[in-house]
Amino acid sequence: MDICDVRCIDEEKVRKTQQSLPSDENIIRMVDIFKALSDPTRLKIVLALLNREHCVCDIAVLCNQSDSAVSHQLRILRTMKIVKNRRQGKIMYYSINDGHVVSLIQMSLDHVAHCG
Amino acid sequence: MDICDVRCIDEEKVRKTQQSLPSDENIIRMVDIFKALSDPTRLKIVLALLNREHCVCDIAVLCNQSDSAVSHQLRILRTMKIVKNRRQGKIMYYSINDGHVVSLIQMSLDHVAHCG
DNA sequence: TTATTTTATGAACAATTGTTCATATGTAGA
DNA sequence: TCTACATATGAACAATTGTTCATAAAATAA
Repeated sequence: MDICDVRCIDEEKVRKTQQSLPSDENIIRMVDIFKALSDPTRLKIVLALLNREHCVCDIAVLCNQSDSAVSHQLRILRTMKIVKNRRQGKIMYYSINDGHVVSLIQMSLDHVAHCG
Repeated sequence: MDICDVRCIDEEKVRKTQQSLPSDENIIRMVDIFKALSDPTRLKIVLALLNREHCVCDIAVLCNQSDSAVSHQLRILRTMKIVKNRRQGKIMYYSINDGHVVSLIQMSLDHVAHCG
């Protein structure tokens, strides 16, 4: 991580770009969102919840995964505030908590549709 | 991956959601985009290139990383067709190749700005 | 209370991903 | 040609991430 021995070709351009960059903290936050969506099971869960809420075991059926595996992934999505849950008796229903993520996913669906 | 012993709470809802889901192939494609953006160095590179093209060693300065490390990450972004490159003598200039990714990143910037 | 159902969690293990270092490639100039 | 410079690549290693299994917790009904 030593910058001193690195030569820079165009210092002016680098300086300008540096000023336009988000803070490291915000870059990490953006990375965290992308990380949350960069696992097939988690993305499938979010896609499933785009339409309607589902309970854990129905999500497990949709994802072809064990209840436990799905529960772990739901916890990650919950921690990221991408999904929320409500309990009804023994059953825990999960749904989307974040509108920005919906737009994000729509955008990537477009991308896949046009460029795939 | 055996579905037979999994009970389903609301079969009708599950069936409807299943029909609305993108194909597994397209889910993988979307995941690949998110994966590409889910490393701080790679995201910073893409953010830097949003404004203007840069050569490898200037990107290395911006990211506080070795030329080699940056080159590896650039290869991943190149494989994903997120960035493109042009050679000018000894210097290789990289720039953004994909408009959808720009929108995707703008969306996540909004998210961080509003909900951070 | 006990048994059953649904979901959650911890810990061990497996798989993926990123980093580093040495070396190779391609370009330009002497 | 030889040398220097900018970038790329392979392989070993380190770190992160996901999966599995056993078990725990919460709610309900008997």
